[in-house]
Amino acid sequence: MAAGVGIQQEVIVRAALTLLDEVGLEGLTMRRLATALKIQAPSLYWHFPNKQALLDGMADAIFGAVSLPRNLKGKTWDVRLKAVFRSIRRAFLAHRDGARVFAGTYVPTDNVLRVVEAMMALMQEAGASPKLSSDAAFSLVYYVLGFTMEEQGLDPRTGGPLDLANRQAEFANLAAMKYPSIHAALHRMFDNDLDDRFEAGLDLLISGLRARIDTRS
Amino acid sequence: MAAGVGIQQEVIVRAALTLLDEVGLEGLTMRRLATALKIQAPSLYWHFPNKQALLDGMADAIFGAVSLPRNLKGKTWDVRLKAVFRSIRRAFLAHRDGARVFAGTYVPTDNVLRVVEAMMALMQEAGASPKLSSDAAFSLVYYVLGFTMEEQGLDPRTGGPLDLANRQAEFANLAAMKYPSIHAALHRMFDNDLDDRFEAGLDLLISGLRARIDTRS
DNA sequence: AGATATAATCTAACGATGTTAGGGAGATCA
DNA sequence: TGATCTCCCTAACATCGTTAGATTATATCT
Repeated sequence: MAAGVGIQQEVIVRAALTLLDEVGLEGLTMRRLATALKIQAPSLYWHFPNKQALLDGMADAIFGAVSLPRNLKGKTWDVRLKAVFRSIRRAFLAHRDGARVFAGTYVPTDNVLRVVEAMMALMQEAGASPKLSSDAAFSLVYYVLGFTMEEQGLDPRTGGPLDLANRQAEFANLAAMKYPSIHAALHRMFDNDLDDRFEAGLDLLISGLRARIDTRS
Repeated sequence: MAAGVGIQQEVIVRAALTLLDEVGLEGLTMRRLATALKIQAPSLYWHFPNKQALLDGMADAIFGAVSLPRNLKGKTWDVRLKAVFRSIRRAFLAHRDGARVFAGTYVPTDNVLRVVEAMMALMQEAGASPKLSSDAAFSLVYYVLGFTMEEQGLDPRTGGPLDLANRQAEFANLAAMKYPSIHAALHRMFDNDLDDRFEAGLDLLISGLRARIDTRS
């Protein structure tokens, strides 16, 4: 009985993710989703108690795409840990507003637990205490969530890279005077190589973890 | 003229923040805010072009409460930097859903720039390159945002600490079998001493920054 | 003082949203 | 056959952000 209902829900969630890619999170309405399914909106409430439950299902599906690397057995813990978070970012980026959908719904499903278990195991095997591994896991998750949310949130408000260039230029003059330290780093702050920036922040966090492990905390 | 209109907007923003504390972000509606101001809802649109602009103003006001410590001149850069982020967290926590309000509106106002300049200056004076200071600033901001958002988001969905205790108990059995590494850290993951947890994550991030500075990156 | 412009509010309504109430067609099982 | 369950329907409600356009108060100018 539990397996029977899940199959239908999966179809709806899949359609919702497809619709999400087309219209974004703001455009994802129950009526539109129903139309995509050739159905009337209230019928969705037979399958889900409310929209949040549907979003929870979508978040779980998004996170289900996180793949845990199995071909890195010989590598050190830090490169394996980085691979996990790269995979999380990729899963978020796989759908429009994916990070925001996931962030809006903190329900620890099996998919989430599976990934969290993997990262915690890596850290503890590397010598981190359970407490340290917990703190590091939260920090890392906040990082990848915040990073990808901002990464995906650039287009909607601004009008693309053009507007960003404008804002950067008009900003540079101002910053040069009042905000010298920002001005010095402006180039990096507007760097469009998001892969590189993500990697850099990830390295930073893991450097911290490594330092804490080494000090036998 | 620019100063004249700001005064009225400030009254509205202040009322909006008061209302926010009472009803939360979901309850913050234009009609309710108007009622609190003994006004009709459409009148608000003379002062703000739309609700988002009002939220932007609220976010700016929230961040305006961030105080930069001046009495730490003799201290090392890391304790001064930590003080900045503690102050940011406190500013978010000062209003219900404060972090979520701020996260939903990325407009770099003077208040934001002032604080970002302060943290970047501290890092660069400590020896961080502009690029490193940029990456670290993003990581740290994502951290404090993610942390406080989750901190403030605990009550609404769950029914308080009781429900949390239930979920923890029902979770422990499951975790013991399938998720041993999570199980080992369960106590810390559900630790209610959020001040301590925030401090630990902050230490972790700054340890990473310190390590990167020392390696002359 | 009287006319005029500007600032600030009002009433009325529109379109859209999530959601509920209540009913009905079709399959399944007794 | 009759009953039950699954899944969808129509109709509607309350609420939301927002717009159009009229109306009042306040200050300014002649």
